[in-house]
Amino acid sequence: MTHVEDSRQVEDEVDRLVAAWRQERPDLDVTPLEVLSRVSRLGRHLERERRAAFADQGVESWEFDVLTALRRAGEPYELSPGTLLRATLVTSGTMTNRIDRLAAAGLVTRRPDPEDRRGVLVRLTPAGLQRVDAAFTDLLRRERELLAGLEQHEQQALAGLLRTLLVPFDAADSGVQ
Amino acid sequence: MTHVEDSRQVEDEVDRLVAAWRQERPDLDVTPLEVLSRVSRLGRHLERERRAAFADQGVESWEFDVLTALRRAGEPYELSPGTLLRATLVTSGTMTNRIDRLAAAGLVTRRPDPEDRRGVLVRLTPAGLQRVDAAFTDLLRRERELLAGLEQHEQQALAGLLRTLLVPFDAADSGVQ
DNA sequence: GCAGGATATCTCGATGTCAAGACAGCTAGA
DNA sequence: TCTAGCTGTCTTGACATCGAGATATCCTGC
Repeated sequence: MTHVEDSRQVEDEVDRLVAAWRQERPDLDVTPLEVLSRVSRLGRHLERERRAAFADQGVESWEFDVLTALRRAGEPYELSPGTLLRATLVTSGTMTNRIDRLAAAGLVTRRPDPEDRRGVLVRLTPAGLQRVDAAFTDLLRRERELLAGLEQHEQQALAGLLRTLLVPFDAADSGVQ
Repeated sequence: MTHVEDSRQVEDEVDRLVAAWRQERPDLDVTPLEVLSRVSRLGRHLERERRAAFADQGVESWEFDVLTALRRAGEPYELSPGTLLRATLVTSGTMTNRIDRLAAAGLVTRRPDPEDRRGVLVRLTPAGLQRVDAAFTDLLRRERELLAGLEQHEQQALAGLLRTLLVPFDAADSGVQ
């Protein structure tokens, strides 16, 4: 079974960081760090983990981001670069570069949008589809392990709280890159 | 089905993403994404926010990371590169580069460690101290706004849940870069 | 129909980061 | 003492990303 010891008795790096700030700057209220430093640090750990795991499989983490966005769009697995960059939170220059390399690798194709002559449509190839399905299954397996320390209801609570923080960003995201 | 509650909970990008996966791959359990995709995306949003806010002030987000680590170490504001890279989750090459530029800007100094001739000690200069204190105060103000949507007790709950996920990473972090 | 602003994508230069390896100094065991 | 392995820092080369700007196209209001 999962050992249900009180997690408050185990310190993480952020507890030490916050304690150090309270020592050094007792005049400041550093409680925001309790949440946001943890989010940032966990994000970096996850990114590092993903990078290493994908590397074992010969997949780059940036290419996975693009391929999954296309994959979950459903048949015919086709999206515009603009949609892709909003889905992956990168700039337009980055997305152009990514699509170039994915196309060179034969994982996507690029064609002009018949309905908007400024536009382009990026489509997953069969090879791209195959690669992303394999990698995604593997990612889910690894991520499930990372969450093993939380009960089901805790995961739901966590997801809900994070959603509250995320909504303002995603709402404002009509803005362009 | 899944979520019973919420008469009018607002959707975020991850809700849409998860719904799309359930449509496309009903055979997979994608619930891990509810937590981990939100962490990743929020991490990226925070990083972007920080970068923009610091830029207004003439501070780079990477230099802030290093300076705060030194600042909260307390007098004499001195740490080794190894300690700094573990605090900031970057590689040793990156840290060498960062220290070079901070030293060139007069914000830190570098001197040989008298107790270990392989080692180096990096110390905040008065200019560095001044800069980090101003930027940190400002960061806290902005972060408090980001958390305004959560009650105090919700923030505490969120911090606790995140700590549980973070502890394994921070514990394993005896490993080197 | 037209002007002006918005949108979609791409180009290009600068730069921060990573990964792997070099090298000196430390340390423990024979 | 010597050696073999470990640690701490730096070097180097490749590369993904950003940011600003260029270009072409769309769209809205007059």
